[in-house]
Amino acid sequence: MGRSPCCDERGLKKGPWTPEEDQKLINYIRKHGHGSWRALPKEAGLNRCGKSCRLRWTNYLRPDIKRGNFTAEEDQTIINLHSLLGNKWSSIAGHLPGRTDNEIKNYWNTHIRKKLLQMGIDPVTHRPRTDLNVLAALPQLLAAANFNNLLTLNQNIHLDATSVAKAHLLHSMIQVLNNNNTSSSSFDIHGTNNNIFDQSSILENRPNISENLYDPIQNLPHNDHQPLDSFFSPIGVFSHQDDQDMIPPLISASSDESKQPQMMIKNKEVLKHSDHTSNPSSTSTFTQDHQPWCDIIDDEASDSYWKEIIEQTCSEPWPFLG
DNA sequence: AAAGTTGTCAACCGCGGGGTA
DNA sequence: GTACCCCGCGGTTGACAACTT
Repeated sequence: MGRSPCCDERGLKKGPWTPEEDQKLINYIRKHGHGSWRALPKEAGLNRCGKSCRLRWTNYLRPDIKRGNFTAEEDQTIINLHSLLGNKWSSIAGHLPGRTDNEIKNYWNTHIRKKLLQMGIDPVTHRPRTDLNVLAALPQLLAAANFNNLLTLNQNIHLDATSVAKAHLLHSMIQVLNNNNTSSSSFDIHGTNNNIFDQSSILENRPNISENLYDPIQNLPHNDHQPLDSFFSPIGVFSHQDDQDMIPPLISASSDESKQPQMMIKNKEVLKHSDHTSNPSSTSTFTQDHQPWCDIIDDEASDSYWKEIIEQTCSEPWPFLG
């Protein structure tokens, strides 16, 4: 496999672009398109390598680039996609119109990564951190788990399935952590049994859950009568009887989105094309087409914690589907 | 006010995939 | 099948800004 020699050539300018260079590049691409990036700088009268030109165009000069802060929705999309795709920034960028891979990568490293760490979530694996540092930082973890921004359910916000699943999982994690403050029977902070969402582990801890003084997720009063094993079912976990203050169900009770907060399950096509507006039906719910979580996972998804969970839940029969 | 520290982000670097002769 | 070329990706760097001491 040969290497491009273009960047080895001497005398080519590096570093920040000047407005004049930008203008030359814009003018040339407007007239001729970029064509061969390698040939472009010479033809456009730029003393740069093609690589540099391509980067400048795709990351900065392209007319369809969206400027400004990331919205909460974009944040969530990035986190969701990263949990499925890992550091596939270009793939993630493909689902965020107007955002570049470089921008998303920078944003992840400077903002989201820190947020997740503060929440006690490993930004690489998307697993809860179970090391001693996290336990030491438990107060911050609990505070961070106050998902007011994420789970203000009475507002007109469409939460996607992954967000809610994560919220529940974090909720569970904190419960386990709390329990282990009083009983260290089943939680191994040294990592030999570091899957703290292991059902048996949760169930072992269950008798103490109702004694927890702190429920980290506001608006989510813990229903101690709810079977915890249902926590791991994409159906059962959200099937509270009193749903007024609960996380919205995965199954919409009505197809009319405007009537209530509703879990919007993004299917593969939606993730691929983001065609929300022109084709509302492409955003499906379980009731509409029984789209299992497994199908949400794109082929390009890496093996992530969430993927494991989703696959596990999909491997089991869903009672409501019959 | 100055020095030091931390945060941000544009740009670079090197690698690997894919196309082609 | 191999070598070469181009392109795009992900990781990293470094300049500048903002903040803290």
